[in-house]
Amino acid sequence: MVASPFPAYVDVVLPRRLHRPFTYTIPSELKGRVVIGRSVVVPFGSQDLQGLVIAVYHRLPPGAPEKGLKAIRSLGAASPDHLLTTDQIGLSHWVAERYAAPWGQCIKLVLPPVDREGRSQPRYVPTLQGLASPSPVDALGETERDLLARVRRRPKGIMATTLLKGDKPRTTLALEALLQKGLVVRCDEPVAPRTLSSAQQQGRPPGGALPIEPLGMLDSLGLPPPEAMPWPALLERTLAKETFTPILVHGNHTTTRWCLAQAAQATIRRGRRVLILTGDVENACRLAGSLASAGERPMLLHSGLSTKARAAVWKAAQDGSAMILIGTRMAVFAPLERLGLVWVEGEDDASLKEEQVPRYHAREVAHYRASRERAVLVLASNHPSLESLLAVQEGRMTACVYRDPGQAPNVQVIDMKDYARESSGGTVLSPSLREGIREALRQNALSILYLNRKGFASVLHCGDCGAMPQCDACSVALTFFRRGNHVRCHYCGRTKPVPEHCPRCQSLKLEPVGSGTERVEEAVRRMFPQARVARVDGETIRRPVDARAFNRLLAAGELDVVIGTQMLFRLGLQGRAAFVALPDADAGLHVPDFRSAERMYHALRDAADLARPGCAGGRLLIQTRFADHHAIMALVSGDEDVFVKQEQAFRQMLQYPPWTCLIRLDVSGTLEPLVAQAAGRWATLLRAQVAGKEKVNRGASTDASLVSESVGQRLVSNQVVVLGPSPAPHAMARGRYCWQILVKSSSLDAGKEIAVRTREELERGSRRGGLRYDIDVDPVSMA
DNA sequence: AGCACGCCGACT
DNA sequence: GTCGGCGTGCTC
Repeated sequence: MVASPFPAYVDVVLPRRLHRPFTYTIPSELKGRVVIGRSVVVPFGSQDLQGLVIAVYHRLPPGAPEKGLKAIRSLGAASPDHLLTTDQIGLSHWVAERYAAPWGQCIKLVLPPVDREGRSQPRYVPTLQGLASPSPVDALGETERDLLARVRRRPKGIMATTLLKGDKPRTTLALEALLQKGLVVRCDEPVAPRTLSSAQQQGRPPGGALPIEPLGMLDSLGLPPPEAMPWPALLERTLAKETFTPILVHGNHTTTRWCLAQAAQATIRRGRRVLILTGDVENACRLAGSLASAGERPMLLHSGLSTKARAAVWKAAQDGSAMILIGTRMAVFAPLERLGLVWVEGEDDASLKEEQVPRYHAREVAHYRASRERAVLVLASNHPSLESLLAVQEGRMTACVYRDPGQAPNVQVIDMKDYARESSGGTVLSPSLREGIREALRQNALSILYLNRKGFASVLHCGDCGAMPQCDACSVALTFFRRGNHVRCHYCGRTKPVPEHCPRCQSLKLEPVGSGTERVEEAVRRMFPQARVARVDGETIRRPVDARAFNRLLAAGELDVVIGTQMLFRLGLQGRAAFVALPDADAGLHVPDFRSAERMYHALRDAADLARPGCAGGRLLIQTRFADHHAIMALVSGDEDVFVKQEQAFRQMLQYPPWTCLIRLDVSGTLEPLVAQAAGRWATLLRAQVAGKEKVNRGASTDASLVSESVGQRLVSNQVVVLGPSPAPHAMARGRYCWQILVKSSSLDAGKEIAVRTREELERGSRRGGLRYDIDVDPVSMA
């Protein structure tokens, strides 16, 4: 027998939650056209799916069934002419391995953005009229009533195929009648994605491409910041080496932006391309603007763009017409070739971590990509993560510290233990804080009050029994919005009118607890009726348009006091305020997350950056009940090491990252006892595996103390510690109960391997109650 | 993941 | 009896 010149079998990875590829035969009409990287349509169960060829064989590959192999149906329709490169396949595989995610889900990351394969079957949803409980006057037929009842039970709608099962002619007729009577309406839109961000995205302009606006003269790109003088020389030396070089650039926004422009231009001069990643869209746009005003033509890629716009950018990256690509975490997978520089701006930003299933961290992916492509990797931040600082200490990365102590404002700490909380529970504005605003007003200068809270969480509680109204679905406290007189669930986004009485004792004394921007705004307005006050948070700045409107107002000098949240840092207000205050610097310090202190320090630094330099009269005032906290001490002394040393000591002592690898295991489902039980079972399995491993180690090692469980619990090589299970901090999300387990291990692979193996075992078991087992490698938020 | 098959309760 | 819900197994 003469061997065919063409392979006969392929392994295909499918976009499903499956952990292994499937084998198909190549039909004769496709022989020679099916190669690695080709997207193909294959029959899978009862449907046809588009998958990716990751291996080709002349003979039946081992492990594949000998009988019943199906043939490839056709070449992939999305891009029949284009192949994924082996680099892209390798990248997706690396993500799958690194983050214990199904490979099929990771393929999507490197595929050009395509419209979700026409999933939008028409659905039928009840109208308001249809929802009104007593049926309208005109009598409905039996079938009609029936259909309506079914549709009403499903607010998200029922698909036609489901709805019209059975007696098709009769139900179709009834459905027509309901449509005519306006009780049911056909909906062709795809079901809204159930993510938190979907609410924000709706507000974005259609086609969302933001015009890149050069920033003009107010941007000091031309003038090198004196502290960054060594940068150009170091850059040239590094780029000349043409090898992977990781560098940490530690400096404020202005400085890193200048360094970035230098680096981007130098890279392009060498004929190589630049990939820039950042945590949020606003910052991406701002960086694009600043590069545009430096004469470059950067392209933007982020989730705010339409699929079409994203595909266009993807194509531009592919065909080489884009030299600079700036984007949010998804951009790290863009098919830029001849990459010379990968720049991660704000490398400590938590939003670089994807919280959906391929739970990758764009900084880590960037590191992998840069190393594969012999590019320079720059991690830039005004307050680098402990992970990066440790990498520097261990010599895995070069640090460029470009900080100018002269930029810091004068810092004043107010110890709030000296002030009683107001009876209403509102935040105290200390006399010094009031005086700060007053003084700024006198100078006709800007004041900023930063509230270290997401949303500006203001929560209702009962004055009599202390109970809090919670979200029925998510069992988290509802956030109170005075302006709209409504409450909203932080997790699922559902909004309700303010409840009138306490859910537990029916008391009418529901009142806000803690402080929020709106309360502070109220207090400031009351105290300074003549001041022009603006509020900046996720509610007031929903779209880029709002940000621009705000900036115009500010530029025109129309604002005296700005009160806001995290959003403040996205608006480019750095160095603008004469007076910056944190009325409640401690908020967020007590969230159950080992990184809360680090986040507090970052927030303090960012807040300090909003103020003008001390020499220009800039002031920062911190109200706190923890005046001796290392984050605050570090800021006051201007010595970052005060914070870093102590925080490192804590992490080391408690064996947290970056001294140990952390993996969070989530168990969720609709039946609480089953979830708890499953979590317990997982923990037991894990512990059994760990014990087995230790036994092996003990046998192999002559040093018995290697596995001693002494109080200090130092993790020695290959040791794994299992914590939990416990109900997740949010207990319930989206109608599902959640429990979690933490796995700490000295080496990532040790913990991950055990987690993956045990999960496989559990997934073979019952799925009753919708049980799901999730692995989050390097979780970035524990709440 | 998504789909089909198969087993149970509720309505006609 | 059937309809339709959910639990379970399987997909080359």
